[in-house]
Amino acid sequence: MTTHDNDAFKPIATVDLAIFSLSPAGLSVLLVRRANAPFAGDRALPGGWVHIDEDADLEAAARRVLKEKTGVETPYLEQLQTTGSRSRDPRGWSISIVYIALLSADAVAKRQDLMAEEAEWRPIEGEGVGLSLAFDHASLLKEALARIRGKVEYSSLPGHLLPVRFTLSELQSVYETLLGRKLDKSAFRKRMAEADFLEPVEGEMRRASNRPAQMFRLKDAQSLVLFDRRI
Amino acid sequence: MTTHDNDAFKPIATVDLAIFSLSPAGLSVLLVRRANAPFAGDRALPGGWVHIDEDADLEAAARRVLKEKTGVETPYLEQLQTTGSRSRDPRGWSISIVYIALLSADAVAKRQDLMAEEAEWRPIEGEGVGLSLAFDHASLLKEALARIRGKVEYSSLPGHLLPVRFTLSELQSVYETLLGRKLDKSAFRKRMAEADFLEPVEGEMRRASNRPAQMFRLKDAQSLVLFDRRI
DNA sequence: CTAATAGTGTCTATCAGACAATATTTT
DNA sequence: AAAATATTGTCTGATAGACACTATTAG
Repeated sequence: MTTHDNDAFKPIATVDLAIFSLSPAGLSVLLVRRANAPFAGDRALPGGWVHIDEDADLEAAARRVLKEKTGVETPYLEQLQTTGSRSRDPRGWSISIVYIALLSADAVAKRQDLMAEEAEWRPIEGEGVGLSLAFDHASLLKEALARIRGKVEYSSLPGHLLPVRFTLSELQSVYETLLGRKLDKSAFRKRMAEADFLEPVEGEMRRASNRPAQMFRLKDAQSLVLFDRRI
Repeated sequence: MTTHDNDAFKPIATVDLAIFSLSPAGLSVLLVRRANAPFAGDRALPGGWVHIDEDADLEAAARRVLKEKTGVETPYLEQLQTTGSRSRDPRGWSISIVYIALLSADAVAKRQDLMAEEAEWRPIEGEGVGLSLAFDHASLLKEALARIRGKVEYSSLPGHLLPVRFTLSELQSVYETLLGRKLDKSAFRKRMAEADFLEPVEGEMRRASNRPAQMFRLKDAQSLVLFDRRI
C-alpha cells in the first residue's frame, strides 16, 4: 500500500441498515439503542464500521451487521443510497452506505432468540417511527420508506415480508397495507400471474370453515421482480 | 475528533463520475487518461478522493470533480451507487461513490476550452466504450448506462442532454436515439404535455423551407420528472 | 404550387377496474 | 343447506397506438 494518501484525511466509513418486517402493527423497522457516545442512549439504525480486515466488500459488511443484530443470513438486501458530509457525525467527516433489508415473517419468528439484546422492532408511523434518531438516521429511514413505498406499486417487494409460504389473499393484504388502499381481487391475481414470480406449493390452508386456498412461495427469495405497469 | 478509530483501518473513499453528453455519434461519456499508478495510461471515469477539508459533503465532492474536468457547474447530477471492496483498488480497501451527470449540448460546446486536457468524449457502443477501463470502471459505466436507459422510458431525462432551448421534434429524436426505436409523434406530444416539465419560449427554429417550430426549455434544469406510464 | 416539417385530430383494438358469478370447503 | 372465502368470468369506459389530416413557412 502506498502512503501518499495520509490516513488522517480519510473519512469514516460505516454501513447502516434499515431492516423491515411485518408485525401485527404493520410495517416495522429494527432499531438499536446506542451504548456509546455520540448519541449514547438514543435509538439508531443498526450499523457499524466497515471492517477492512474482515469484510470482503460493502455487501458483506451489511450482511455481517444484519447477522449480528438479527441472526438472519439470507434476506432480501438492497443498497439504498450513500450519504456523507463533514457534519453528520461529530467525530468527523463520515460516510454512511445505507442498505434496506426485508425479513420474512418466518425469519423474524424463528430467530427471535438470536436477536441482539439492544435491538427492538418499532412500527412505522407515517414517515418515521415517532422518535428522534441518532445522526441523520431519521432522514435515512425516511428515504428508505420512500423507496419501499415506491416499489410496492410495481414490484414483488411485499412478497419478501411474508412467511415463506402464503396465499394470494395474504399477499394482496400486504400490498393493501403498504399501499394504504384496497385492490381489486381479480386485477390483483392477473397482475401476479403475469409477473410470474410465484410458484404454487403443495399443501393447503384453512383457518375457518371455508374453501382452502392454494399456497405459493417466491421463485427467488433474494431478488425483486419489477412489473411492466403499476399494480 | 476522538481517536479510538485508527485511521489505518479506514477504507479509501473516492467519488467517480459518469458524465454523459450527446455528440454527433450519439450518447458519449467523458473519460480521462490516468497519469499515475495504478493503471497509469489507462482510461478511467473522472474521479478523485473525497477531500475532507474542502468538500462539505459527497455531492460537493462530485461537483468539484465535475468542474475540474469540464468547467460545468450546474448539471443534472444524480447518485448512482456505491461499490466497495478490498480488491477493486490495489492500494487497499476502497469505496467509490458513483454519480451520473448529464451535460446539455450548450454546456459542452461553450466550455470546450475549460475542459481538462486529459479528458475526452468517447461514444457509447452497446454496454460500454469498447475500451478496457481502470479499476472496476467498466462495470460502473455499465450500471450507469442501465440506469439511464431505464429512466428514458419513463422520465424527462433526455431533456437534460439537449441545448437549453429545443423543439419537440428534437426532443423526440433524442428519446428515439436513446431508446433505439421510433416513437409516434402524436402520442409523444401528448405524453410531454401531461408530464408538464416543459415551457414554451420565444424564438423560432427553421433549418429549411418549412413551418417553424415552437421552442421549449425545461422548467427545472436540475431535476427529473417521472412519468406515470412508459413513454 | 411544391416541398418539407410542425402540429392536431380520429378511429379502433385493447385492457384495467368494477362487479358478479361460480367453486370448494366446514359446520 | 348455510357460511365463508377462493377463484374465475363478464362488461364497460378509458386510452394507447396507428394513421391521417391540416398548418405554416421558403422557394
